[in-house]
Amino acid sequence: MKEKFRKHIEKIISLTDQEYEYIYSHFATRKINRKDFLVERDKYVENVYWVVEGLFEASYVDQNGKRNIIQFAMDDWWITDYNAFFNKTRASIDVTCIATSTVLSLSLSNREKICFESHKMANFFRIKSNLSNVASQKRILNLLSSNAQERYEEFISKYPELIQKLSKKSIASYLGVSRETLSRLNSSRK
Amino acid sequence: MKEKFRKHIEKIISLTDQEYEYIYSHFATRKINRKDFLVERDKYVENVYWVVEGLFEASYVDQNGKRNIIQFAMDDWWITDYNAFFNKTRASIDVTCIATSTVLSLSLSNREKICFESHKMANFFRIKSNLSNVASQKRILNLLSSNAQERYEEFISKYPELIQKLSKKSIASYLGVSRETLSRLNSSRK
DNA sequence: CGCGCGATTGAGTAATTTCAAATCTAGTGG
DNA sequence: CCACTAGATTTGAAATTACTCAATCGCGCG
Repeated sequence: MKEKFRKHIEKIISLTDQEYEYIYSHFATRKINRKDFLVERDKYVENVYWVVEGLFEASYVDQNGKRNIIQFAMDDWWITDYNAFFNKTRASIDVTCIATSTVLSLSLSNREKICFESHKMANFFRIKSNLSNVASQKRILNLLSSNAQERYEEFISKYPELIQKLSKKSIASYLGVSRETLSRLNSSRK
Repeated sequence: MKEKFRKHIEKIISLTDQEYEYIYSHFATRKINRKDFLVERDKYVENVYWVVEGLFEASYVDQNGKRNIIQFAMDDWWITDYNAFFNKTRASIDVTCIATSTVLSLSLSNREKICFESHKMANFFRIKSNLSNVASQKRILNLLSSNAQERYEEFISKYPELIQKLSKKSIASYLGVSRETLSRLNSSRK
């Protein structure tokens, strides 16, 4: 796990053993069970999490009471309610565990500490944030320009491993279609 | 303009006069006319821009040849093709000037320079990037959970000043509906 | 075995798109 | 200054897409 995380960071910046040891010491390991919350609506968000292994979904309940899935997080992804985390406010979303998972957690103060002490890590997070923006932009574009069928097909080709692990209901919500519609897409595909 | 930009930055961090002078010296002023490109598809993206005054739209032409508007940028907003800018690749989007505009431009090397030299500015950009992520997430949620009518109403209440300045066509594209549908929403609203 | 939940299917309905035509509008050249 | 044109907007009608509600199916678990 320690090595896996190092690889993750070193995809973007490189660190000496000593630097890495120091950085790693600011993270805590946590095991999460299915149906538990990593982030829970209306509660404060102490940490940002890196998923060692497992699966989560971030969802938001809208004004009509409908739960919409904003994002999934699997091995090697970061997740939290960033808005609440950075602003020290209460979460507006839930992050729910879908399959038994292990995460590394980083508190806001530790995050600021290592960013302040290490230009490299500040850079790492900056680049990650930029990548995340680019990914969001792509998702927006996808929602704007593709219909249910196309969105589903793109999802399948982009995240083949998730198809197995997620319920159809979750996938439908992530894609912004009803369960029934998704089901019909499934059968007309082949 | 110089003062306006300072205010923009100081909404997030505070700077001494000296610090600000130094930072400001890394920006260049540019005037843009209607229909000109700030960023053009397939070209390299040298700068990120802060809009002093004016109006732009960022758009992407999808596989079906349909132009989708990803984002608008008005006074006090930043805009560029971030993906291309950070990765020094060619733009995949166009950023088009809608109304005579003035922008401040910052090159990637200058951006890196001031981030490296000033923790405060690195912080500023980091926070901006986070805010941008949060905004994208909200837009995704809005696209997932609201219908055309609701999206349009939210747009009106969020950006009342843009309603005047933009074509209906652009607004429709931004909201992910056809021009005709938007037109009909308009009349049923009263 | 039977319950409960997720997934599928059917039928009818609502929302949105598409295509076509009619208006309206701003900018251009004479 | 006016006529003209290209583009933008609106409107109508039909077609398509996706949703809702209801019923059924399939399957794992107690």
